[in-house]
Amino acid sequence: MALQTKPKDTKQRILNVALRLFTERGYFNTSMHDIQHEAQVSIGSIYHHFGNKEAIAKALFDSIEAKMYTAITNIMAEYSTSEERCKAIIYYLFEVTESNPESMHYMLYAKHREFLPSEKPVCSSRPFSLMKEIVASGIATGEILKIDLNIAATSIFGGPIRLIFLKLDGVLEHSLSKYLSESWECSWRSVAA
Amino acid sequence: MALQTKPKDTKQRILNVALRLFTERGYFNTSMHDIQHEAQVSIGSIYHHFGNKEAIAKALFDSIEAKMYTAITNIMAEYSTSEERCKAIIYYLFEVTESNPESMHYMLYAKHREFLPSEKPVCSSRPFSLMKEIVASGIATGEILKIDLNIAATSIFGGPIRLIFLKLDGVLEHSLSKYLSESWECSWRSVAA
DNA sequence: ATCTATAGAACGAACGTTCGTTCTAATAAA
DNA sequence: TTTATTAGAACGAACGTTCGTTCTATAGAT
Repeated sequence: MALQTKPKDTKQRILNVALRLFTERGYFNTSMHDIQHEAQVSIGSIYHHFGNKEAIAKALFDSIEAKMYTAITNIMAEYSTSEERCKAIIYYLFEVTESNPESMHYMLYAKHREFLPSEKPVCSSRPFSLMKEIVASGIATGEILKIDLNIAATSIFGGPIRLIFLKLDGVLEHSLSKYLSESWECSWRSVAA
Repeated sequence: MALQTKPKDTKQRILNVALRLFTERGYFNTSMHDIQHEAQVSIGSIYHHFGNKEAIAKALFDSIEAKMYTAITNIMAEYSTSEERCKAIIYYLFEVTESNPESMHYMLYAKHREFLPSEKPVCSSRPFSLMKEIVASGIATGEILKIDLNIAATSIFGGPIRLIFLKLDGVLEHSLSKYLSESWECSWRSVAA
């Protein structure tokens, strides 16, 4: 062996390169030949592992969504109040944006439905549904004002998410961690009972 | 005459169809032949008026951006406090989302930079800069808490903008006007001094 | 009123290129 | 030997665009 890389490496290398190119240039501005060239694998190899271009995008989406879902599930296990849970989620989102901006860009910013026609809008994905549930239970327990659920959820997460967009657009001067506590105070003040 | 349509009609018909298709399917899923077919004009005619596909997208962007810019300028002339101005802007954004969702979708949701490489990110466009200015002056006068400008701006507009996204994704059950006052109260509460 | 000239709007077949995908052969692993 | 993986040339559909032409409306000349 020694000469041949393991299949897992190949597959992962393809995914890594695809994620980078999809977020840098967009799905439609990235060709299979671009991926082949940058990942240093053959066209045949890519099609052997993924079948078609859309499947690469789908695999990326599923993997990132699953990671987010797990993270939020863990947060729900660790904290009990809506306040703690929401704050921990925002911290997590900020942290991923800093450490792995491509993942966040792909999950939050990309317009999947243009290249993954069967995918639901992001706001209906599993991680986002969890976030909505957390807010709903906060309203039920009286932690959060008795207002419309969609308004409460967007009030809490809308600001931080826009900050993430600013960061991904390269408009923010500091790292997101510097903005965390002040942004969170605004978010919570907007809905706290 | 009477038999030949005016050039203005043709140009506008092309723009109308392009805006609809670009928002329905996305820029890259829309071919010039699609536009030609739906607008009932010839390929040659489209190229006579616009030169290339990108120029259609650019014309749409410039026109919608100009309309938003004018609207916000008018709001600034009509109101003097940041509170009134911000609320009026959100009302305007909600109203356009209801009456002309394609415009709002194209301005706020589309990823222009993938098909208009020379365009700045939306958050740096002229209407958004005006919104930031309004918030900045609110901080200066003491109307708004003395917090980071980016945090203040995203706290005020982040929630409503996410509500707009929900509406454009077809997730909201009611018209945006029903959410206006409650959403605004949350926004303002989050930053009011 | 009639004819001629000009501008530019509209037309659509055809072109060259790019892209996603397929196919066959070769290589490594079991 | 059999199976899994890699290789990259080749394919064909679809795309954005070009270009030679026709059509229409108007302006000037007669």
